[in-house]
Amino acid sequence: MGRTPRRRSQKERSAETSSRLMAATIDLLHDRGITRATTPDIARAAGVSRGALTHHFPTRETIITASIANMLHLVNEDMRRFGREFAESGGSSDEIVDYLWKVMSDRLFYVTMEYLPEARHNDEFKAQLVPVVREFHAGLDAIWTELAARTGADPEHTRNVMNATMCCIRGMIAQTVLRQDQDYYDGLLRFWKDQVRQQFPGKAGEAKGKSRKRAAL
Amino acid sequence: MGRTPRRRSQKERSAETSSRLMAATIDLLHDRGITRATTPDIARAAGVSRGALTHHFPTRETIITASIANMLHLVNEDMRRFGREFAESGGSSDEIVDYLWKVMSDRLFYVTMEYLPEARHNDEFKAQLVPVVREFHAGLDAIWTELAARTGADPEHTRNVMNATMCCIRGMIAQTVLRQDQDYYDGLLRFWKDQVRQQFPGKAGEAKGKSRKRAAL
DNA sequence: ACTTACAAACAATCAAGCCTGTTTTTGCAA
DNA sequence: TTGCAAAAACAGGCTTGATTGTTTGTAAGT
Repeated sequence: MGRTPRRRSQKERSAETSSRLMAATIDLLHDRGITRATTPDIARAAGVSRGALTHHFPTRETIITASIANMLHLVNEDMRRFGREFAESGGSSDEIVDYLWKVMSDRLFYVTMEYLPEARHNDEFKAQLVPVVREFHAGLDAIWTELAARTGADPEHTRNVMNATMCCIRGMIAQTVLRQDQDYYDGLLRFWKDQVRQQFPGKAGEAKGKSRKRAAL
Repeated sequence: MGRTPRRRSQKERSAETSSRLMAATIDLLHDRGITRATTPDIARAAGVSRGALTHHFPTRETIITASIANMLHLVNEDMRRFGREFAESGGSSDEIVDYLWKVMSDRLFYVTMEYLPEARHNDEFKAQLVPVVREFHAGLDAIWTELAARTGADPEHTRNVMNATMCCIRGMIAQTVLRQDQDYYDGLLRFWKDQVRQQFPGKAGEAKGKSRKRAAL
């Protein structure tokens, strides 16, 4: 009621509308797809005028690449947080796989699938994203390197396991589009965790809850 | 010169132009992406008028789904051929993985990545494709089931290996969009084949050329 | 005063679907 | 076999609608 938000600085106003626009862009990318995410739609979803959008992002491509980069930065932050906690708590390989599945299937890779085709055919678009994607992979690498160091596993072998894991997760999520079958994905992820676990001896390799148990449910 | 192709039957004419249009559609989907594959472009690439296109395919969505279904049918045929040859020759798991990588990375999954976003947001579009995709997976299943029967491996375990393999390949190809690094993919595929080989004892599991050798090249 | 943030109307482009002709093939009857 | 009408294959123009980038105008902050 008595709310009178007088005098926000321009920097604040700008940052907030930009954030809202980028969030709305990701929402639309995920919910309606990149081809249906028009600039009027984005502005409407963000609750601002299209004029405001064009002020902050001169072209459609600009707001899309900025939104994706922003999303990846946020994911990177969360991943580094997980990396620290994982290193401190000395978690198992299962936890890594579960975490990555959660991160990737919670919009990240669905949004990625929306823009990958554009990246494949638009070099400038792609060039905007390659650096942040690299940053993402650096964060990944840190987590698995920690696991390798702790378990004494071969670093190169660990990297292969990491990359195969990421590829499996990508492929699974891609498959969800045309095949909806939760049991299938649960089972496959469980299988994969079993495989990964065998690569890391000792504590990091032994699962606490034993993922097989879930099969009995 | 003296070529006078008089009186092709209507069925022939229709079949040929349809084929050319569908082939051109897949070409454009792969080369320029689904958003850039406009009906004028498709007609031009096929060497027919736009009127001919609309005659055979009333809407853009129609020609795209038909083209994809057609592509999948062709792939299915080749896969069944491979399956027969594989069963007769008693090949190794390496051969399966190599074959699947070849099939998927030779346009199939790149084209798939083009239309997956549309399938995710357009139920009718998706409904047109689910049956042929199922057919594709049935062909896959036949190959691996044969391998399992021959090696005496557990069928369910084999199915997990198959699905993980397909997911891994999908994920790798998706990654190629933003990361071009042939050595990386060669190495990862080699790693994967090593892993799969260990799941199948005996002849089917032992590679002839030993994929490690390629690492020395 | 001057710059930045925002609003909204405007113009140009372009693709999809439709519709109207034209040519080729086919089925049928004289 | 030939003549002819109907149907299918093909060609191309037209209309509508939507979207993008631009531009002009206004309010808020520096």
